[in-house]
Amino acid sequence: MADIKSGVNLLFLREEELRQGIEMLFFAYRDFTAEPDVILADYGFGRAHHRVIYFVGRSPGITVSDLLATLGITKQSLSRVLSQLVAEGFIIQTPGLRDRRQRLLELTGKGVALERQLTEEQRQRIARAYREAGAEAVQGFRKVMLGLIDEKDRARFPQRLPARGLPRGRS
Amino acid sequence: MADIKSGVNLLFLREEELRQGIEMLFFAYRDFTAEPDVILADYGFGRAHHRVIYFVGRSPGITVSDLLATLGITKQSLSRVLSQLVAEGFIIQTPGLRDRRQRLLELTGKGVALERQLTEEQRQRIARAYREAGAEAVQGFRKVMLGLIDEKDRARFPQRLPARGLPRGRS
DNA sequence: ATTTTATGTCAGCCATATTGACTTATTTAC
DNA sequence: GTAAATAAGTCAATATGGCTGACATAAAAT
Repeated sequence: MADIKSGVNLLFLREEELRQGIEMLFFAYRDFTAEPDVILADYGFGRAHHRVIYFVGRSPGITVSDLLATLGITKQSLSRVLSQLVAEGFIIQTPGLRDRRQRLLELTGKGVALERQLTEEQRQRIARAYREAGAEAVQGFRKVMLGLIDEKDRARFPQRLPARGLPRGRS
Repeated sequence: MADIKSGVNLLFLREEELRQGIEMLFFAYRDFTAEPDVILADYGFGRAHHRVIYFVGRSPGITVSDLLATLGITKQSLSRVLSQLVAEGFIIQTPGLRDRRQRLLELTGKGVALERQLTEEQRQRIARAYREAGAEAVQGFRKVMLGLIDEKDRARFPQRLPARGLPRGRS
């Protein structure tokens, strides 16, 4: 029992714990994003399309700039995906009222339906994990996850109710 | 106060909570993987190289099959990356003793050094998040993350000490 | 009137993944 | 001992989703 509390052993436990953390993130993200791929393939879409649909659905009326900031990609990368989604009637663009340079993005009915379909499995996966882990564990999960996220992005996760009406960002 | 406990409101809270879960996973993974990219670029490597180096470092002597299963990619995809890492002296292959068809993978000294450098920031990020959240939150985090991971991969995360010597998998 | 901003587009490049077909050693099974 | 299965590798073609750089247009801000 002496060595169990030894420094070396503590270091080993810590190293193992941290590595498991790294790997849990890898596998959770991998398994989590794998599910919608089948559905996306039916539409000739990829994960990039899902992300766009997701975040437009999340913040209806979001500007292109804000969407770019959220996704963390260049406008050229977004362009290909977004044009497709607009062309195929999943997203509509309407000029901003205050600033007519903006093209505010919204899901169409078709877009909402696809978003639902794509995200449903993921929602269920999270719901199941939350349910099985219990409320207290979920609080711990949130706490650690927020610590992992860059400080600049933490404002996206209000403790309780988010402000309604205006989506996040400058818009 | 009446509507706070109403069914609609509960559903909204639940929907919001689940969506935040989805998004936390997205941002955490994004921010988490962004850091090593700078270092990788110096070597002309990408994230795929990091993953290979990481898991070979994690399970020295791992077989190509096991590595493929862990990464969840095809051998053709692995091939390019792995050949590069072998050619540039970050990984060595040695024939398996029991089964000489196998090419067991190990990091060289150079490989270990790079793995350290690449993973160090990630380790620190996790360590900080764990430290700030506290032991109880970490337990909750683990619980939820394991629930998110496909059942088949959960065996990779033993509650306490992993078996020493032989790495996981059939090997 | 000039500059800045929001958005879009063209062109080319790179990394990483895929499928399919085929090869070479080696081990396992009959 | 021969046949079948397995571990690993390779060649070729393709798709996806990023990137940079350069340039265009309209609207807002100075």
